[in-house]
Amino acid sequence: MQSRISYRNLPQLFLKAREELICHFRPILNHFGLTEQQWRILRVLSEREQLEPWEICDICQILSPSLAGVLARMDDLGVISRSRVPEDQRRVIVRLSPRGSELVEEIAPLIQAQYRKLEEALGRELIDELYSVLDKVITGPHAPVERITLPARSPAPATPTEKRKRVPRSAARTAAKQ
Amino acid sequence: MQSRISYRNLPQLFLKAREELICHFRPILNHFGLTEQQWRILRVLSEREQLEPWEICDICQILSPSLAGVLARMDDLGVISRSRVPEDQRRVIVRLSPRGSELVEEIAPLIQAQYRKLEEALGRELIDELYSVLDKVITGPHAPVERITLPARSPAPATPTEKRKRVPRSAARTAAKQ
DNA sequence: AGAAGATCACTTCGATGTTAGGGAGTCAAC
DNA sequence: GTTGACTCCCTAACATCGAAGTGATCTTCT
Repeated sequence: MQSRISYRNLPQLFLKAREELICHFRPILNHFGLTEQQWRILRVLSEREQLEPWEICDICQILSPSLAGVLARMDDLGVISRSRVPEDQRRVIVRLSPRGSELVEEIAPLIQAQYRKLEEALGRELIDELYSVLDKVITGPHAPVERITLPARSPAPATPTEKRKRVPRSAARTAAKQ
Repeated sequence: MQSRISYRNLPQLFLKAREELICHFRPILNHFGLTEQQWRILRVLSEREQLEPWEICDICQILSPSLAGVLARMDDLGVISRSRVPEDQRRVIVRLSPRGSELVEEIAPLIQAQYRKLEEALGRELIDELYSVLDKVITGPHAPVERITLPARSPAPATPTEKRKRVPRSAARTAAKQ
C-alpha cells in the first residue's frame, strides 16, 4: 500500500527513522510554543549551567547562522540570557533564565514520560541497538572516508530572470464540456 | 576535545549520524548546483519514470509545501516536466526531462563511487547493521507508541511586538582602559 | 441535478538550514 | 603602535521545514 524506496539510501532512511521518533515528541513541544531546536538548547543549558554559542552549535547540531536567530528569539521570550565575556569581548555566555528553568522543569517530565512509552513500544533491545550503531557512525574509529575527485564542470546555469513556470490546467476536459 | 551530549537523545543522534554521512555527498551535488532534495527527486524519477507529487513527498520525505517550490525550481532549471492528469485535473504527473536524465547519468556514478568509499571506511558490517536497524524503526512491527496526555496550559505568550534584543558589549573593559 | 464532504496541489507564515560574507575583538610580528 | 592574520558572532539571501489554510476538482449522498 505504501511506496518504498527501491535503491538503498542511508541519509534518506535516517531522515525517515528520525521522523518516526520525533513525531511523538513534537506535539509536546508545540504545546508549549517551543521548537525542537529551542528545546534542545534549553535541555542542554539545564545541564551545563552556561555555554558559549559555538558549544551549543556543536552539541545541538545547529549551524552558527541559525543559532543567532534562535537565541535571539529565545532571549525575546525571556527563557535565556546572554552576556559578554569580560576578558574577550568577542565571546558570549548563554544561560538559562529563571523562567527558562521553570519551563524545563515543567516539560522535562513529559518528554521523559513519552520517551518511556516509545521505549516500551520499540523494545529495549532495539533502542540499545540504535544507540550502539549511531555511536559507531558518529564517534566510530572507522577509517577516514576518502573523497572522490569531481570532474571539471561549470555548475548548472541557473536562469533566475525567467518567470516561475506553472502547471497549466489542460483544456481537454473544459473543452469537452462545451 | 569535542563536547559530548550527556543525556541520551535519539533524534539528536540521528541528526548527527546522518550529517556524518551526507557531508560526503553534499559537495558532489553542490558541484552540479543541486540540493539534496532535488537529487533525491531526480534519483527516484530516474527509476520510476513518472510520479505524482504526493508520491514524491512520501518517498523523498519532503512536505507538500516544500515540494511545490522545489518542483517549480526544477522545472525552471529544465530538469523535470510537469503535466496534468487528463482524467483528474487536480493531479499532476512529474517526469524527468531529457536534460534531467543526462544529469542523473552524469552524477549517479559519482555518488556511487563516493558511496563505495564510505562503505569501505565504515565497513560492510556497520552498513548492514545500519540498514537493518533503521528498517526496524521505520517499518518495524513494533507496537503503536502511546501518546501521553498533555496538561492544560496556555502556550507561551510570544511577545512579537518587542524589538529584537542584542547582546550589549560590556563596558567593563572599555571602562578599565580609562 | 445539487449539496456536502473528501482530495490534491498549492499558498501563506514563521522558523530553521546552508552558504557566503561582514564587523568587532584578540594576538603576534614588525 | 600599527599592521595583518585570525577568531567569534552575527547578518544577508535563499531554500526548506512545519503548521494551517485555500481553491479547484472529484466523489458521495440526498
